[in-house]
Amino acid sequence: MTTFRAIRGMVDILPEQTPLWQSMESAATEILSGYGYEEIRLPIIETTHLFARSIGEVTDIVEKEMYSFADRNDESMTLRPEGTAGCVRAVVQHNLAQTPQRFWYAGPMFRYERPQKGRQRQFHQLGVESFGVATPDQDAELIALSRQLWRRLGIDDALTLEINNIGSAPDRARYREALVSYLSTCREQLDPDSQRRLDTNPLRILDSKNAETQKVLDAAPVLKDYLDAESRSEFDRLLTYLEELRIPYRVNPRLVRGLDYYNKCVFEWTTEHLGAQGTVCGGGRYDGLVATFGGRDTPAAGFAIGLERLILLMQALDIKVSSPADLYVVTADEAAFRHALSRVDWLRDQFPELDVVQHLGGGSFKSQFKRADKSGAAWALVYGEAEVAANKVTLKPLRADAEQRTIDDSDLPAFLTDYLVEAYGA
RNA sequence: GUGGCUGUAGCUCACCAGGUAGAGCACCGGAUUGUGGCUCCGGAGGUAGCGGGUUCGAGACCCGUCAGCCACCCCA
Repeated sequence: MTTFRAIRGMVDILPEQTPLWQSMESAATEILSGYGYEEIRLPIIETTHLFARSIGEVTDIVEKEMYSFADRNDESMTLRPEGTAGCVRAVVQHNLAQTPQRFWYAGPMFRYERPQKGRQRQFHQLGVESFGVATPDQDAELIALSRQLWRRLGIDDALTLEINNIGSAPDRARYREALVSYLSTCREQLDPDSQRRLDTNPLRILDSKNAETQKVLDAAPVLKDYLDAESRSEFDRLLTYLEELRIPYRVNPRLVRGLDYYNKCVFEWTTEHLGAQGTVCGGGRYDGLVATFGGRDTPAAGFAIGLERLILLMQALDIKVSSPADLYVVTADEAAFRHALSRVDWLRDQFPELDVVQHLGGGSFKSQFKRADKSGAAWALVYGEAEVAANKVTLKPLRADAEQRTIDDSDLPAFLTDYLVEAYGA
C-alpha cells in the first residue's frame, strides 16, 4: 500500500488556518472595493510565450522557475508564475482600458524553486493593477491602499516601505551600458552569479548580497544620474504624496525588481520577522507592457502581495481570529433528536446569521456537553425527555456564569433576537 | 540548482556503548444512572519518513531517497 503526500512545495491550508485566511481576505476585498477596484478572474494557465515576453527571457523566473509543459496539441503552456502578465493579456484582448481601470485578483501562482520558509512552489498572491493613469498619484494610491490593509490587519508596524526610481526604458538602457562597461573592468572581483548576469541581466547585480560585489558597486555609476527630468520630478512628487500620507519610506537606490516589465517607480514592503523571505509585497509601474502585448500604449502600475507571507507575519505577531458557534444542540435520545430536527431546521431559516451546530452521533449528555464546550458555542440548546414532552427547550449558558433555564418553544425566537443584539449588536 | 541541519504517537519532544519505544498536550471512556470547563482514574493511538547495508540484534551506525528547516539564490 502506497501512502500519498502532497508534492514538494505544495501546501495544504488546513481548517485550523482558514479563519485567519478568511479574515485577511475579507479585509482585503473590503479595502479594495472601498478604493473602487474591481475583481477580475483569470486563467491559471497561459502560453509560455506570454510570460517569457513580459517577465523577460533572461530572468530567473523564466529561465528556471516555470512549470511549463506541452499540451496535447504540442503547444508550450505554463502554470502562471505571477499574475500581471495574464491580467494585461486580458486587458488587451477585451480592450478593457479605454478609460482608466482599477482591477484586482487573487489566486495560486507556481514557481519551481527550492521550498523554504515563506517560499512554496504553489503559493498565493493578491494582485492589484491599475491601467490608464500615468501620473504618480496612481503610485501613491497603490501604496496607500496597501498600507491601509496592513493597518487593518494589525501588521503596519512590522513593515517598512522601500522605494526606488528605475526610470524609463531608454534611461535604463543608457545606464546599463555604463554599468556594464564599469563592471567589465573589475569582472574578476564579482561573485560568479554576478559575472554571469553581466552578460544577461546586469541591473540585477545591484541587489547582490555578496559583500565583495557590493564593494565593487560602491564606485559604480549610479542609476539616478541617468534618469530623465520627467521621471525624476514624478518620483519627487510621489515622495511628497507619501509624506502627505505620513507613510515612512526608505529610498533604496539598489532596489531592482526581477521582472523586466517594470519602469519608473518600484517598491517593496519588507519585514524582519520572516527571515530571508522578507518581502511581503512588491510592485511598481509597468508603462510599456500593454503596448508590447499589442494594445494601445497605456500606462499601468500594480503590486502583488504574497499571501502566505502575510499569514506568516500575522502568526509571528500572534494575531488571532476565531468564529465560534452560537448554539450547540444537545438531544437526549433518538426521539428527542427527531423532535429537535425540524425545530433546528426552522431556526436556521429564521435566524440565518446564527451559527448552529447540531450534535451528531448520539452519546451521553455528558459527552455531548463536552463537545458543546469545545465547540466554543455561547449556548447549549437542550432537548431532553421532559422538554420534548412539554414543548420546551433548556438554554444553558456555556461561556457566561449564569443559571440555565427552560422556556417554551414559542419563546425561543424572542430569546435569540435578544441574544443576537447582545452578541453582535445587531 | 549549491551547502548545512533535521525527520520517533494528531502536536511539542525525550530515551538508549546499538538489545525490538516513553512524557506532556490533544483524543476516547469513567468518578450515584439529564449537564461541559477544574481534579482524579482508566483507555486507545507509533512496521521510529521510506529503501537498502553493517550486526546475533538498529529508531539509534553507514549509504541512498523523500520531505521540512536555515543560508545562498530568487521573489511575493
